[in-house]
Amino acid sequence: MPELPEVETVRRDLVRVVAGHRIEAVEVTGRRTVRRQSPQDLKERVGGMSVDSVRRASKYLLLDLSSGDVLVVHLRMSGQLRWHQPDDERAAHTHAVVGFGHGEVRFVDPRTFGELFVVGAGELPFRVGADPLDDGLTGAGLAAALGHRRRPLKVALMDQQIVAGIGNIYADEICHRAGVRTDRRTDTVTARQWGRLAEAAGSVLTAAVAARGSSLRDAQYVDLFGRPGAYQQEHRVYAREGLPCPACGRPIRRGVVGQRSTFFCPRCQK
DNA sequence: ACAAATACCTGTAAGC
DNA sequence: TGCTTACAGGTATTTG
Repeated sequence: MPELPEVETVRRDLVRVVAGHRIEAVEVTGRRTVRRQSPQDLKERVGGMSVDSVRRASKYLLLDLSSGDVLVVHLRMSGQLRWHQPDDERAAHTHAVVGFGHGEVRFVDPRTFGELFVVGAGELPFRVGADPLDDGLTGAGLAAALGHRRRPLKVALMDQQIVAGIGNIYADEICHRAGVRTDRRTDTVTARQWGRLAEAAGSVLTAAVAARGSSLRDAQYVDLFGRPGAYQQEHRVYAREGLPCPACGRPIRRGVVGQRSTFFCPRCQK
């Protein structure tokens, strides 16, 4: 579910609420939520530590602890982090709770794809590519990293090892803004198109962060306080099959690219 | 080395 | 009103 704008929104909320605060208690009830180590090990390494800072790497949230360890959270498809008081009723599928003196962060995840784990600083078990917000993308950079392969463009844009943070919604929005077909093989994308893609990635994701992310009708994504985002109102193609393209008025079509639902304008994207 | 398919889960909406 | 099927924001692993 959550892509860069949604994860970044939650990160900013966490900075406001928990940065500088001490973790008083950790509870793990989900059977799959902590799966890279024992829940006991995670609790021992997290309990009693302060949260020095909260960073984002691609779609991972990284809570830097005073011990030097990092508490890593990935929401995957259906995970949420929610701020509550201990006596608030717990939502179904609440799998972990990190308690502070002034409230608690709950990890809620119906599909249980999401996870929590703790690693030492510098031991992050994943590699992430350039961040469109932090690093800025260039057409030349995208062409060099992606242009020699034969994958569909959309699949390449969602490769977290190359470009960090783009998922199914924003890949479609970025391709539409750039005027490029989602199923174009990357070795056929022109330099001009790579330039437009780099620019579109920056502008779409920046605007989506400003709008605090996209919430679809099932409201799976909400921020730390349960509030939906607003960027879905600015979607030009995603989940808009049959509705007019904002640029040309032709109906938006739906297809499948890389086994994922894909929305596009048959006229604007070449 | 690369690309495509599959697996991991539960909830919801659509279709009959 | 059920019942069945398709589909959902992601990524690691397996297969070809």
